[in-house]
Amino acid sequence: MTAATSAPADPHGPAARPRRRAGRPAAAVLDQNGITSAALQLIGKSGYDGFTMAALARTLNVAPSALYNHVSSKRDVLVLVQDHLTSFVDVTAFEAGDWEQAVRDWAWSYRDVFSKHTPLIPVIAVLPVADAPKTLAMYEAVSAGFSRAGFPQERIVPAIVAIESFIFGSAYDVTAPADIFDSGTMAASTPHFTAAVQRLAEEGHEKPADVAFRLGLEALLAGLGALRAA
Amino acid sequence: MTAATSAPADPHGPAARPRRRAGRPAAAVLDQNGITSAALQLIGKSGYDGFTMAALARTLNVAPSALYNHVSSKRDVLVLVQDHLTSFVDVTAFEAGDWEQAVRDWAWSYRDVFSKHTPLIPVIAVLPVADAPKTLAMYEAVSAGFSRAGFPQERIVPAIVAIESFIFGSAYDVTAPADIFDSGTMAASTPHFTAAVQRLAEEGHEKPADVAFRLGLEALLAGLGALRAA
DNA sequence: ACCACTAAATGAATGACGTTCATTTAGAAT
DNA sequence: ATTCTAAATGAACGTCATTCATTTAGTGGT
Repeated sequence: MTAATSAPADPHGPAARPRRRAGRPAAAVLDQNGITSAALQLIGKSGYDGFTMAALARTLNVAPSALYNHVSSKRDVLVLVQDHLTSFVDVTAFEAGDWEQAVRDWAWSYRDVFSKHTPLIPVIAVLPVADAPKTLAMYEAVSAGFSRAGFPQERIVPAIVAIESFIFGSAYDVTAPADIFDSGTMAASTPHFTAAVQRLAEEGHEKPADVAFRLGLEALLAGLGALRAA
Repeated sequence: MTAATSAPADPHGPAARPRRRAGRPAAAVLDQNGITSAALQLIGKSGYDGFTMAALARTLNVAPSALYNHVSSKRDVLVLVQDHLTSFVDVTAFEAGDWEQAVRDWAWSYRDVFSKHTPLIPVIAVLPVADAPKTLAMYEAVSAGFSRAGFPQERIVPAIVAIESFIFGSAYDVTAPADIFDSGTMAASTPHFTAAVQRLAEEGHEKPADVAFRLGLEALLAGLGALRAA
């Protein structure tokens, strides 16, 4: 309110805001944890389209500009969300024995988590691990499992990156429309492809994205597993 | 030829086919081909950040609103660009003999094309093939190669999807910063991962993204190749 | 108790950007 | 000559992320 310069009052704010009042250096209304979980909740409710800085601020009962005291950009919030989500990825099987099964469990849960958050993939894929501590912790658990399974040191990171790349691509695939391979009017000019699509549709009762993911993952497991020391 | 995405106008009935309608002005300053190549040029010069509808219109000496007579949204333009780029992907090796080498050539060129256009990946990954004729043509060539190589029909599409998912993820990887795996201050708490990263850096002279891509692709080739009929 | 310091919140302003719309323009068809 | 219509125009609009001057209220030092 421009004219309020001389009006010290406004004792209750616009609409009896909860007792949370403004600014002090110590205990804050806002912090990165609060922002992260509010963001996650908002995304769950409104999707990534409804996820705006203004909407996020509203769920926190705060002005949009207040967010910028705790994050430097919207991308920053996405990074926080991404790192938080990574803690839902299951790496427990790497502590136990079987490498193949551990990778399977990890890969499926990783894909399942991020198939609901594909807008984060461009962020994750190029994010320095130092900016995402939980993600780094995941890499540590996975690396340890690969090491224990007899992988040569210099192949561990490339193998993980390869599997991860497959996972990211596959996460998109989960969100594809069911009729994505419908050739429509051009079916006649693409006989091999059209036949293959048709055949798949006849055979499969499982979701196509799952069939492709299983096929690729098992192929990767077989191919990469051969690198392990006997 | 490239009757791409959505028809611009079609103010009459649903099935109003390419039927001749009454008078139309001849001086078509703009069309989808022109828009596509201008877009590609603009993206090459200014990147995807500089790629705005206003900038695109400017390179075409046209008002931004004029674009909407030929495309229905910015996403539409991206679809046109994506389909055009797909024609740069090399599928020629599928006509010749060796399946493994054909997939190798295809996959590397596919990755190389789209690693410079990662903002298109979320678009490609969920785009119905009917909206992208050149992409459909690529699938036909690849499917034919898989079929000729002895793949069982119902595995062809899942295998292609799996490889493609790997390619999309790997395309992002190409654009990752060189220090993406630098654990920074947390190196001490992630010994296995840090050691693996270090070891890779010592060994490798090739670009890390290329090492990972080759490793994953060869694993996929080995694993998927086993599906072929003997 | 006072005071200076400063983190945190506010609300208004800014500048992009995608997109819409009423209107105009100019070939083509009758 | 008149009519029809796709295509172009320029001025909006609404939505965002982000910035900035200003205000507020704990904290630590004296």
